[in-house]
Amino acid sequence: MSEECYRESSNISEVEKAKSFISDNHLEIEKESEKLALLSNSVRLKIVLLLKNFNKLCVCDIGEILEVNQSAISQHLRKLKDGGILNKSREGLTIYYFIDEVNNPDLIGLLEKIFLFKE
Amino acid sequence: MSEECYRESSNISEVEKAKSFISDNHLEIEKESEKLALLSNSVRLKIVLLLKNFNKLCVCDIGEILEVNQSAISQHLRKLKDGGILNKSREGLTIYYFIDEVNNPDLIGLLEKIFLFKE
DNA sequence: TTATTATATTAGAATATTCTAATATAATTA
DNA sequence: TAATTATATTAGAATATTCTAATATAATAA
Repeated sequence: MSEECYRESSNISEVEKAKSFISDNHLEIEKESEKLALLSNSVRLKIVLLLKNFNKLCVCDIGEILEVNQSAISQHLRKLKDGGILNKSREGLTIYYFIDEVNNPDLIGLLEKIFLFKE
Repeated sequence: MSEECYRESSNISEVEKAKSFISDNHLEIEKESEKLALLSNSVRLKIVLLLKNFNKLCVCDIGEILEVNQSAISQHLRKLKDGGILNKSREGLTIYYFIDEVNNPDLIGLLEKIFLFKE
């Protein structure tokens, strides 16, 4: 599996340091890549940005805003909730989703770092 | 395709504002979701983090550090380069990849916002 | 209870991603 | 020139993602 560089210019101690860096941080990197994967789908990213701007929205409104059907929206919301990004609350028949800011203290700042919107 | 909420609680003017927000920013959101997708693969995320910490690395060293074979590494590097995140330079047989900071002025800051590493 | 409305779940088709294995290219050295 | 080394490309298998269509659940109202 692993490769080796035979050329003399390969800086062995740097490579060793890099290996340590990766093994020390492997778990955190895996975890963050999963969060990024949640945001890398444009429908899900739009949902999160909507909830950042509009606080909370119901499934039906989100579907209407994004012109995505109910089942697809529901499945995306489930992924975001399972991934710890969103939470939900019920009011009668209506389910509102919102950003779980307690679980994601840096998410809003991150989104503001990524996007410089016309608002 | 689009859904409609018939319940009276649906805040119509808010939904209209949200639609405007999405249509105004649709292109930027799509573009950013593609960049996030590049970072959402853990091998690619590790490559970018390595290059953030070690400035530039050759294909072979990256493969050895991450224990991923040469073809797979090469394909990931290509995606990162095609996506504008990395650039490369040749020195003899060796190709060095590095973060294209000119094209990505906020990337380093973004990564520092995402990760709080043991370094 | 039955009907209605909002949301969730499921199966499976369509599509996209990632890896492996083989081969190609390109620079260097003998 | 031929051999070597580093990297790139390609095809296709394995896997993952996303959507659609159908159905299920759950709260409410008639």
